[in-house]
Amino acid sequence: METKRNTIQRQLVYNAVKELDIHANAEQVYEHIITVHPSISRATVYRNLNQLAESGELLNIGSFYGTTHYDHNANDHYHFICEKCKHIYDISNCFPEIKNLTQTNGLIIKSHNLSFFGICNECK
Amino acid sequence: METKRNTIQRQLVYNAVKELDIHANAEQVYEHIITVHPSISRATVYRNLNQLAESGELLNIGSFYGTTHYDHNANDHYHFICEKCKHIYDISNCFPEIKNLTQTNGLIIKSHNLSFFGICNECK
DNA sequence: CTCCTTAATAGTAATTGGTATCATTAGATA
DNA sequence: TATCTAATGATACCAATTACTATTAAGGAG
Repeated sequence: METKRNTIQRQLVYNAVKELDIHANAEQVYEHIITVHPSISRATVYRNLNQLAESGELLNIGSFYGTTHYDHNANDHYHFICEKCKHIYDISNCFPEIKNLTQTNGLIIKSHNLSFFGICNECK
Repeated sequence: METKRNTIQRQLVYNAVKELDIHANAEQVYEHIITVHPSISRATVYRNLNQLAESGELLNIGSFYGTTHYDHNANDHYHFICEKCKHIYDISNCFPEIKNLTQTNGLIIKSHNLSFFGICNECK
């Protein structure tokens, strides 16, 4: 009784996010993969990004300026988005009081998303 | 030397977000306004939501499940999004170490966005 | 190893949230 | 009240994402 098939396309999507290491969006993943596997479809990229995020293998770090970005790094860290150049930086600061909040007022917290906005060093 | 005009449309958009009090998105704001001012255009709603968020009168609380949501409450608080019913709840917990972080590694932090995801009381 | 079932893919059409354009309207100042 | 021009309404447009469907290929059974 199988349910999930381990297709090469799914592996390619996962590896692309990992190798690019730029909090890639679907289009960037697609462009990266077609250099080695030209027949892949954009729909397949979107589908697998959704599934990999759903299963926890990748992390959906949010939708900024129109597109959704993904991260392969499961370690605790947050993000800073420069409002000028739109570059996404990692922020290693750890906030244990957020991480340890697993429920409040009857709401079961399964994950959270913390993003900072401002101006980066290069742009100021 | 004038710059910003206080149009009734801008007031309607602001008041709609406030009166709806559901972290409304553009379409919800539009649907609310046309009941009282049927001639308003969606473009005007989008334009004013952007401007009101830019000026700080409203708060862009992020893009979830495809659309951007707005909040009229400027007080410190965060949000919880139920992954099942997609309802957005207020979380009143305050995290001063986040709020007080104004720069790190040369990045100038101007704002931040913290959202929690999980299952709400009604859905579990 | 081969066959068979069906999940997943490729290709593409369709949808949708949001923006750009432009002629027209209506705030604000004099 | 007249004038200036920012803002609107209507609509065309665009980019990100999803839906659809015939075809392909994981992977378990024999």
